[in-house]
Amino acid sequence: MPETPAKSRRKRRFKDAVYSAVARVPGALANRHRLELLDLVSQRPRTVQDLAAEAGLTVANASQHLQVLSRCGLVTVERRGTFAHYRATGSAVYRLLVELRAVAEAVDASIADAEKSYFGPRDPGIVTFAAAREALAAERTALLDARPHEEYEAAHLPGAFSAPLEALRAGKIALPRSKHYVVYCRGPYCVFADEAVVLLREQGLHATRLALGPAEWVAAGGEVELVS
Amino acid sequence: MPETPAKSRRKRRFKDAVYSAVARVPGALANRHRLELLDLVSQRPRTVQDLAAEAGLTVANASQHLQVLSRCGLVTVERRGTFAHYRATGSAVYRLLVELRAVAEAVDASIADAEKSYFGPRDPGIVTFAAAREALAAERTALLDARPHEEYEAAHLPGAFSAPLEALRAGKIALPRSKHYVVYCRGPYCVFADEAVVLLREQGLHATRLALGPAEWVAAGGEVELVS
DNA sequence: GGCATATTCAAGAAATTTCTCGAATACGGC
DNA sequence: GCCGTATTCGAGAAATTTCTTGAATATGCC
Repeated sequence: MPETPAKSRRKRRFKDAVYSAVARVPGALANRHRLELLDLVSQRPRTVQDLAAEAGLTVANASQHLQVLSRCGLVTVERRGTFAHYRATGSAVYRLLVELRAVAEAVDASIADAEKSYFGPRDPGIVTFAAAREALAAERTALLDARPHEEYEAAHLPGAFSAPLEALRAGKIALPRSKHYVVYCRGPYCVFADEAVVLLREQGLHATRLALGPAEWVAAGGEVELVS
Repeated sequence: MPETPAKSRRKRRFKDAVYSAVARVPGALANRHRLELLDLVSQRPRTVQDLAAEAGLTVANASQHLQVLSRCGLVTVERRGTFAHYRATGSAVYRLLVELRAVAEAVDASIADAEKSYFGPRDPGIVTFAAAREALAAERTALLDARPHEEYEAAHLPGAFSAPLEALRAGKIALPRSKHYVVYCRGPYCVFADEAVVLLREQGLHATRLALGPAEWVAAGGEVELVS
């Protein structure tokens, strides 16, 4: 390949342009607060002050971080009155986050350690959608969503029933004893399903945790259901 | 959920720890030079000075960038004598890069524009491995690797024959006219396969470009073949 | 219109990242 | 042992990112 200087310069300009543009996306992800905000908006659309309170940021600071995410298309904003509702963009972003977390955990054992010491020893439960499908194929098995009802309404796995941990705790939901239950929540880093399973088992019901949530489902190419 | 202040502090510490740790990975990717180095080492193991020259960096600077990538487990280094051979780590990283590029292109049309204006209008060819498998299932169809032979030796798609563009240009490779050819190179952003296809067609052969490379293959869960 | 509220903007200080340059280290060949 | 080379290290300047603060904008409600 007798590469002329002119051709080589052109190639460098092209590479600089493309790599600079691509690098903006990890640039937006390269901050713990923005990663947390991204996780929060992936649960359901949220306002700036809501997100700021949840993530322990000032409103102005949260707004700035959300704008960074927005500029890279990682979140979208919908304005209603004086409120700005930020939400996650879609499956491509979920896939990116799933891969990102996989790489991070593979590299840095301290992440898994922190999770273990925070959550305590916990039953991994069902960890693939294939296994979940198999479990649900059995007669008399139902899928329960242990997240707060608003999150269920925003998006849930196909065929799931809403059974918020709060409502289960308050005894507001009566489940048939004759069935088996597969319970999921936000994802591998959420404890709602764990606690719901404990609760159901205390009541003598047969329950298993599914350690995946809607984000993983969408990342895997699945469609979520809206409302009920 | 009556969240006590103590529990809430604990939760915040946990989240800070995990998100900080996860953010180190996009932090390592958030730089155009490191993205380029990552692409370069994913072609084949390379030394620091080789990478520095290719990416237009000083040796010291390239070394620093490679160390950043190395600390995050995105590349590994093998020392032979005074040389340090850096190479890509594995499939998880390839998947991350594929998703990263997908998100970046979805967000920023200027990336696709830059590619279009640099490469000129080009035949997309075959863009999925499923389609490639189908094409190759036909009788008398062979898979060709248009990359330099060292890259073929480092890793190639299963069943591929080495047919470096250079060698084809020099007329050093004689291909049976009776066959059909599917030609791939480094991936969607590489022109070797394009040019090889043009060359083969000029010779009256039937050739199609496969716009994916070993990195995409590994990302999709495939195994590459080593040596020949 | 006037007021309360949600969000964004703008400027500056502090922290982090990046690049350069010269020196240090380490290995192989003589 | 000495020299040449590949790589890494370290310090400092320059650029970028981050956070805070106070003000500005915009909307809804009275």
